[in-house]
Parts: sequence; structure tokens; C-alpha cells
Amino acid sequence: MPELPEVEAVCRRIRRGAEGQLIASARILRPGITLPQSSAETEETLAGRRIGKVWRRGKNILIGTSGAGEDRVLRIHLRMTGNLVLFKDARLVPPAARMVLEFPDRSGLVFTDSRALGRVHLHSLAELESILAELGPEPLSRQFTVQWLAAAASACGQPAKLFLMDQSRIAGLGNIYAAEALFQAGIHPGKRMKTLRMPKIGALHAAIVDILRRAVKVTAAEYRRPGYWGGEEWDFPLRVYGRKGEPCLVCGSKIRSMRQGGRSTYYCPRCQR
DNA sequence: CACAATACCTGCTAGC
DNA sequence: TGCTAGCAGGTATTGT
Repeated sequence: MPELPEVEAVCRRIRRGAEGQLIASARILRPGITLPQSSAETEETLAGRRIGKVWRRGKNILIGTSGAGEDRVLRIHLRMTGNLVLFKDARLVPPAARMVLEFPDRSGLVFTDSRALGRVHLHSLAELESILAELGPEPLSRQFTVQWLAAAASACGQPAKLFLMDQSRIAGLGNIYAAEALFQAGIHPGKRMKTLRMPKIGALHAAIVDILRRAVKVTAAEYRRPGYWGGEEWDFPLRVYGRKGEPCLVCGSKIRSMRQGGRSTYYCPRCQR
């Protein structure tokens, strides 16, 4: 489910309560989530370590830890339904809890994930660096410029929607925000990247940055509520995603949907060419 | 190589 | 009411 703004919101929500905490015990309640790493080994390594910095890269949540031996980083990917929540009592945890990091006072950080597609991995700093090197630039960083996007686009024959969702090109966009960015820029999702010219490239860059900034702002506020997510509410106002058959908010044409890369894409046939 | 299909999972909903 | 097909905000792997 979560894309960059939701992952950012989760980081901000847990940061205050998690940073600096001692992990008294770690329990992996669903062994598959650590594959190909061993869940028993993950539990053993984490126990007795202290949580350092919590940060994010693309859709990866990164939790630094220190203790016996070298520093390790816990990398959590929420995939479709994952979430991280701080619990007052880590023994009273919901059925979808997949990992529990319990602190000395019995409170804890809990990874919930109904579909169990999310992943938890423990890395050395060197290992983490090489994994993150596979990701494209952060769209809200200085790295992500119009010039960079123009250069990346000119070398790419992919349809625009697939380009935006490819984490090795830009890190953090997913199905919803990619669709929304293309709508805002007036670009058809099937448009080949290398056929885009300058005013459109600029519009796409501006749309990505604008939408993600606004979504982070709105979503981060909502995610302070610990139970948030589970509900169907989507706080960022969506203009095309999920609106098949409804009128375009700009021109009134019926929003259409198509399949791309096995996923549903929504677009306005008149505004997006 | 690029691209498409499928596997991974559970839960919800629309339609019968 | 109860069943089922289809679909879900993601990504790694397999197949063409």
C-alpha cells in the first residue's frame, strides 16, 4: 500500500518512541518475512541491541542499531499492507503482528502486515549501502532535477507510468502517486519517455515534486494516529486513481482505466495525451 | 536485452 | 445469506 509519503509518515510517527530504545527481545511471528535470512538469527542478533537513527530511503524504512560487534541496520519494506506501530504493551498485539521488538518497560515496536508480503532484513552498513545503491534518486531531494529527468527520459523507451514506478529510476512513487503525477502533468501513461519534450518534462518534474510534497504534509499529520490505516480513507485528494467512469475534474470526460505492468492505471483520455 | 506473466499472501467487495 | 471471482497503495522471479 504505502508509497513514499506513507512510509515517510510511518518513520516520523515511530521516531520519537523508538530511537534510543533498548531491544530487550525480538520476536519474528512469521518466519517468512526475513527470507532468505534466518528469522531465528535475526531475533538473536537484535536482542540486546539499541535502536539508533530511524530514516527512510525510497519505500524502505531503515532502523539503525548498535550493540555487540558492528552496527546493523534493520530494513523494513511494508509492501502492500505493512505498518509499524508503537504499542504500550508488546504482549497485547493484534493477530496481524509479524514482528515485535519489545523494550525493557514492555512497550514495543510492532510490525503488522495482514497480507504478509512485507519484508524485514538485517544488514551490515556495507551491505545496506550496496542495496540502496540500486535505487534511483529521492524525488524530494536536490538530486532530482529537471535536467536529471530529461536525461533519464531521453535514454528510456518505457511507457511513462512504468518509468515512474521503477524504483531503480526514481525511488518512492507507486501506483497511485504515479497516476496522479501523470494526470497533473497531462501525460498519457502509455507515452514513451523518450518521446517527451521539454515543456512536458518540466511539467512532469513539477507534478511529481508538488504531489509528493503535499501528500507528505497531509499524510504525516494523519499518521500520528496510531491505528490509522486499515480504514479506507485516503487523505490526499485523488483526481484520477480509482475514478474509472467518473467525470474528469478538469474537462468532464470519463476517466478510463487500463492495465500496465499488471496493475490498473487510471487516466483522462482528453487531458492526457 | 526488454517485456509480460506469475508468485507471494490475506481480506474485502461486487455480483450472482 | 452464502459463495466466488476479482482486485488491492509492491516487488522478485520466471518465462518469452
